Amino acid sequence: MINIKENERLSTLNHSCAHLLAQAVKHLYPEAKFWVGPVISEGFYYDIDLGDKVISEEDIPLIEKEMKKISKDGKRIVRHEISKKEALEMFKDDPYKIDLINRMDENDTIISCYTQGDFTDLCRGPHVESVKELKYFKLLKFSGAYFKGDSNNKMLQRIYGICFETEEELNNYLQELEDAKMRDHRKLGKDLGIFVTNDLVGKGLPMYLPNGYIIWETLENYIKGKERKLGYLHVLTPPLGNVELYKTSGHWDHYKDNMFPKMEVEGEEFVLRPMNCPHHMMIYANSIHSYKDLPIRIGEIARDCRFEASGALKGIERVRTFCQNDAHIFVTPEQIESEFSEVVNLILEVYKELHITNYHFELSLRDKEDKVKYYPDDDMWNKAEDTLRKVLNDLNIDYVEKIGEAAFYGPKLDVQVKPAVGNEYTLSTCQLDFCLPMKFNLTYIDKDGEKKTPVVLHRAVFGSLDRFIAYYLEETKGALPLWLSPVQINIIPVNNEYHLEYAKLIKDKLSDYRVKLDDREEKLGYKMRESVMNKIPVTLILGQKEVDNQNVSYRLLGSEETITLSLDEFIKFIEDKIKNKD
RNA sequence: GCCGAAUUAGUUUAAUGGUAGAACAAAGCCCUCGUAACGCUUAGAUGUAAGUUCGAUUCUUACACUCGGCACCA
Repeated sequence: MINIKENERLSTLNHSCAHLLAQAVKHLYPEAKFWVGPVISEGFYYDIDLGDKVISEEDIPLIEKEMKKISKDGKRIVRHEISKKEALEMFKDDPYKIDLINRMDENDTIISCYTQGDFTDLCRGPHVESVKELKYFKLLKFSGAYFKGDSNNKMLQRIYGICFETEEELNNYLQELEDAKMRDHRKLGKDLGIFVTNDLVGKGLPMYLPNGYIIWETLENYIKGKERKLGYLHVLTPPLGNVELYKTSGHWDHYKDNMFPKMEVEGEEFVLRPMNCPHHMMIYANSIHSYKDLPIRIGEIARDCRFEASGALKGIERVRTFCQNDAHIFVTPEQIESEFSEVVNLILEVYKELHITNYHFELSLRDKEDKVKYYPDDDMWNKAEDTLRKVLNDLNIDYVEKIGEAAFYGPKLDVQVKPAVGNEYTLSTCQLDFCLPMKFNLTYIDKDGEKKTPVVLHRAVFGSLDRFIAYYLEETKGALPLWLSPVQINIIPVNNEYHLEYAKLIKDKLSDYRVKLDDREEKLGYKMRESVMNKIPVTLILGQKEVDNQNVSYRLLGSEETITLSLDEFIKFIEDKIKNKD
């Protein structure tokens, strides 16, 4: 998918197109007031105050038509530079522009404006020479958007669009959007029988169907196997806990709005847990630890419940109950670096093994000015942030630093991915935490016999299994690799009367795999089609030729070719594919 | 939660202020077959609750859920 922001020419084009949109809106709705109209990776948008008017479906073609008209008219786009004082005078009727001008740096004595025909907008530029160049654009979507992105503010009208240099590029882009819908995990999840939701069960509460659960279980076993080799100890803890537990951890104060409300039973108060840290802290606290025992790695595929805003729910990507591939690693301060490094290496290894390439790292740091959102201890923060940075640099990993995105208790490394439809989200995460062990008075006995407080690494490689399945379905377009596929091998006898017996024999010999024998009285072509539509990776066709030669013929998903092998060769081929997670 | 839009059989969808049409899937018959749909038959639907109306699936309102964004976030 193209990134408009990264292309200078397209970036200028889209920025100018945002002005064109604003001009058209102004023509149609003279009372319109404009906030900002930036370029984004998928084009541009403009935030507009239309008073009581709300943009509706029918308005979009009218605005597009007006844009085309202005473009055809072909006015030049002219830059002027004016003083701040002049700017304040020029936009005196527009409170949004006044707001922008006043927020500009005191040293910015010169402010630039761009005029095209009857429309002038405050803007740094650059822009294209003439509106004539803005020919191949499309308005894509519209919605409400809070002024300055703050939900306490008024809601403005936002219109999104995109502009290209040629019609072909525009059409290609629109086609890509259509294609993306086809690999949306919500569509694939339905088509392939992975998960469902049900109104009576409740929204945001997905249920995994047999096919989905095979994927789930396979991923669970895979990651737990990896963790075991690295010394993780797996536990099982309850999905709810006493409110006091969360008051002690601080989550009650900081996270209450994202939790389901507490329930009172026999004078005790409980909550569904939104995360597993406190439970794992209590497991650590269960026994005395020597510095020699650290790091202690407590892992769990753990169910959490979060009261997500209804508008945030999305398939199995964002839900109200999910299972984290969670672990808490208790270390001495000296072990932070090596252990963090080991977690990053585990993430890299898993991504490599699963052939995931489409992701980037973000290092989330605190905003030093924000003393409320972040635990106040400058020394701790500086040390923690430097350590994470050092590990990433040592491992030669590209990452983006995000100020003000850290957790309350410490900085974190996130792996960000982009779904087929919608905004990017976090898949894997590793967070450094100096606070929680203190709150629970966790200790270990150090060399000198003194009790010391351990540091905790919170980490999740798959993030949540739910979210990971959503991501992997979209990455593979539903054509899951053999090791994960709910049905691995589909056996189709050419003719039941003559070949079914042989097919059954082969099925028995492949009993280590998830094999389906399609013995329905249907034509071969019909069964073949279904095998492809169900995205079964390997289809075996067994007819007279195979019976006579005592071998098998198979076709791979996405291939037109049929290959014949002896059964032993075929099993070896399958084994290799599974081993390579291919 | 906020701003919009949508909700028709298991699924994808058509149409309408006056008996809701189709395709795939299902069931039955037929076909006995070499790599993406043989044919025929049957059964199956207007999210929920009010309102307007002689009559509502269609118009109005509320609720539920879904979708596109915003805000929030694994």
